[in-house]
Amino acid sequence: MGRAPCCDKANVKKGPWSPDEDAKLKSYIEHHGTGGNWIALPHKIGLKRCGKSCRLRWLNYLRPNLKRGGFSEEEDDIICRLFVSLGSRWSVIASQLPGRTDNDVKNYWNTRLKKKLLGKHAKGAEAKGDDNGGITGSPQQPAPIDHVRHELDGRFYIDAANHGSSSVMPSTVPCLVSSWLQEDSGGQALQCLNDLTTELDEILRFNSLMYSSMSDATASI
DNA sequence: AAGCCGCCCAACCGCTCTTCG
DNA sequence: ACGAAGAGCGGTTGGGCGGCT
Repeated sequence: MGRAPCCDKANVKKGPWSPDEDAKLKSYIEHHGTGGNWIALPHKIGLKRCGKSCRLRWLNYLRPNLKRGGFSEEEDDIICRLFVSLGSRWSVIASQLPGRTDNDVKNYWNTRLKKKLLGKHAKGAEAKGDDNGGITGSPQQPAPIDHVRHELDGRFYIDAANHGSSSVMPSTVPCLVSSWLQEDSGGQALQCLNDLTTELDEILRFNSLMYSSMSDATASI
């Protein structure tokens, strides 16, 4: 049984916020604060919105001192560097950019920065005669690695379930791989693992190239 | 002029983490 | 120690808009 929903979905309005709703929310929070309880907030104001929706609207749009408009080169650089070291920890990355929200940063990364960097990497790879360009496979040839990963995921999942755990500790992975290899009669598992190793190498190589691309870009500013 | 397509971004969804009784 | 409720977060979706054919 899943947890109870945070609000009565049947009686909650969804979709874009009206100027009237914005005004009510903004005015209330400016005068009374959030009260530390977003769930109760919409009822106090008389808004037919989910508390989570109010929180998001305030944080991403109504909050004072928010920066609108394009990101600067300096912000690009900060996002890239933090993404390389932290991964998709958007809230942490956004905290280093005054006036920007995690949603802003996430959207900006997904829609522009990622393409910008991948384009730079693809160009670099092309210049070096690397026709692969991406992380794995090619458009014409779907990566066979998918079914391999599925196989591995399935086995890890089953093992986790058997041990009553929701995840597999890294230390158990070698044991699982070892037992799988023992069951492997046709050499398929071995081939799959070789493929996975190759893919991991490619990912590491890609990360390294991406970081050097960003360093070049930073140096040229 | 109209239809199509891709991009952008606001908002939602579902999950994990934290707090509190 | 445990479970419920709220807060926070990251991934994903869908509608609006502009450019292209």
